[in-house]
Amino acid sequence: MQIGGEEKRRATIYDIAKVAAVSPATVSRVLSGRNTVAAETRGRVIAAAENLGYRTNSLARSLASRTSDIVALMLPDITNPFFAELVKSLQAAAFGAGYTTLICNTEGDPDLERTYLNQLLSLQVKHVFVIGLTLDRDTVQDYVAAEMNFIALDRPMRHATSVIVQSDNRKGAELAVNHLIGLGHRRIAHIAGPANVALSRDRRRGYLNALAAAGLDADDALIVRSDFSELGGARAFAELDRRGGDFTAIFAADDVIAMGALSAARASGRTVPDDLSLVGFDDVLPARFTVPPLTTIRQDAAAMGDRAVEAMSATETKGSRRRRFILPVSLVLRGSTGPPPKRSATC
Amino acid sequence: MQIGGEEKRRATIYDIAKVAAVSPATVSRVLSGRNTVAAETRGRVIAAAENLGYRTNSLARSLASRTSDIVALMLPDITNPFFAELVKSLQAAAFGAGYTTLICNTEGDPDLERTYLNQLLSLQVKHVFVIGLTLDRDTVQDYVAAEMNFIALDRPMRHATSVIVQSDNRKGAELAVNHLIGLGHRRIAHIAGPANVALSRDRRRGYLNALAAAGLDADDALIVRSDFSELGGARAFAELDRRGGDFTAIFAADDVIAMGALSAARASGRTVPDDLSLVGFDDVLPARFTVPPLTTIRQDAAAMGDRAVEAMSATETKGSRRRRFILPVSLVLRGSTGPPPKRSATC
DNA sequence: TTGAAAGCGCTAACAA
DNA sequence: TTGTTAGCGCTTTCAA
Repeated sequence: MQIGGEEKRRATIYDIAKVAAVSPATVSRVLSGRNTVAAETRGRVIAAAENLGYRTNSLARSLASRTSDIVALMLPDITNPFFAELVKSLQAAAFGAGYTTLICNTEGDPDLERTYLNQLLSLQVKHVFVIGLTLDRDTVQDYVAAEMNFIALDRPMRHATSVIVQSDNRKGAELAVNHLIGLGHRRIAHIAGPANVALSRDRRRGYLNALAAAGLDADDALIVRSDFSELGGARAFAELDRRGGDFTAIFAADDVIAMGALSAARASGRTVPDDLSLVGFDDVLPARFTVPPLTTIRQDAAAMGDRAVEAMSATETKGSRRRRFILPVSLVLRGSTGPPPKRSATC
Repeated sequence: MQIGGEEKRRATIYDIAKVAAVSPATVSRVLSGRNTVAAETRGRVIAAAENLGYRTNSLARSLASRTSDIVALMLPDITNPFFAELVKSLQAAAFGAGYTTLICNTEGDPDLERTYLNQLLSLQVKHVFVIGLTLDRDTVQDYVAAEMNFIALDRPMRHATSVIVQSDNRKGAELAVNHLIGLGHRRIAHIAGPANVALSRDRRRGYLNALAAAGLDADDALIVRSDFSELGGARAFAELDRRGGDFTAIFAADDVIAMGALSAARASGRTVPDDLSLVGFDDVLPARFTVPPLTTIRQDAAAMGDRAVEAMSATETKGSRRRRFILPVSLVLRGSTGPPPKRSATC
């Protein structure tokens, strides 16, 4: 196979046109898959293209057609395993739909977000998948006005209307806490996610709902905040411990937090699940390999990617569509949960 | 701030030229930062550009100039935490040098690699950072002939000459194993990485070197292979166990493998580090939060990204340069290693 | 079904 | 220091 190196210059549609004895316009028609070309002509063009080792210049195509087959995914933290899985699934789905996905890691920094968005705009990128933009409403609206199409994943965009694909976070939290309550736990702590992320609120709400439904009182002393990191989880556990430690179970806002809490719990001398039960959220791969493996709420990253790409294609074809896709979640039972220790069990 | 939405059409350099009463060429000169323009003219152009809410069309620029400020990073598995950290550091370094980084997750699939490479070629992307391509030599050479510049990260490209930036893997393995030997271990197992990845060989070599230097015999029964995943690590431990389990320590080819092995070891009833010591490689963030925290060899992902971008810039300015950058590694002591259990210590 | 011709928005000689 | 003139490689009317 030759890729176009030997010759100084890469073959263009003009070269093909010459060889196939047709006009460049016809070559363009064949190559971009329009069906308005005679089968015989099309055959000649395709043969010529192959002989010449032709390869489309996407730049020129996008410039002339004002379209782009690049889409982007902006996310705050590529090292979060759930996002990494989401990247994978989205990239695969987009690829299947003929798009190449540009990944932009923003660190939750609005300046970086703006810079990336500007870059994307100048690349004529139309569709941007977003996991929790921190940019203010007005700025986002400017990009929308410039005809960018945003598709929110996992978390809605603050103050902006866009398609959103997310899991049923409240329900997931309820499943988690109901599971703990079912095991006999009465003092259940919650390590919540950052206040500025909507899903933190949803999961916290689910936690409170489940407690209320079981007739248990919520206790603010049993709720602490953390960012979505192991370190955050470890610190949050320490804080909980400092406040008295009167709890037999923890529902953490995500698996990474849970892993950090698990580590800190162990360091403080507790055994999981004998002294303390722990439930996470996401079901990321590493959560299967903690000691003990983590009981958690499964989010379907693959479905999220698929749904998001479908939503994008839908806006392509027929303008606006369904704005909200809520994906189901499920409880995954593993080793980090069990009945509360006898001595502190309350009935 | 207006981004160009209000007007139907985005402002071009022609619009600016009209407003600033200069030629489009001069506008181009100003906007692309060439210094051959009078200060007064430049001022007028910049003012006009700002008024019009101008934004560069990178597509047109790349098409005309045959350059691109997009670079790509191809890697086999974005969910590997070490790669995720590398993505972060490379992206930051490239961004600092004025480039936007396209991340391509290949799953180690040669077809996907080829597809991505073709896409990149048609985007006029010149520099591609690569973590372990699986494509065959001839195909890679085709891309090189098409003037792609490859920069290998972490692992050399098979059969291809390119700049390579990697850690001192052999040395790292020696540090790890020497540490275990220093603690008194004599039967040290090794979970090696995949055979087709060069750094697996380097780390294995370091393991063997360290044993030999200490006058210890290597034992093939104590070496098993795994891919770089938790599941692989868990299976490898099971295999080691099945073979008799006559070892007091394990040196794993990376942290993810170590985490899997840790999980399996625990499931088999062993306590780390009392019954078994464990050393990983990479020093990824989650390795700090295992129970116990993982003793490991630290690779400097940030330095790797920086060096890689420097190497890229060097080829930009003055053709070929240093071909090999070897980064130092260091031993990070944490809780997963200790002296061998009394009953099986051999002296 | 096909071709001619005019761009898409920018850069890059070459002159002036 | 600045302007003129061709393109870069493709798409897209409009005619034929």
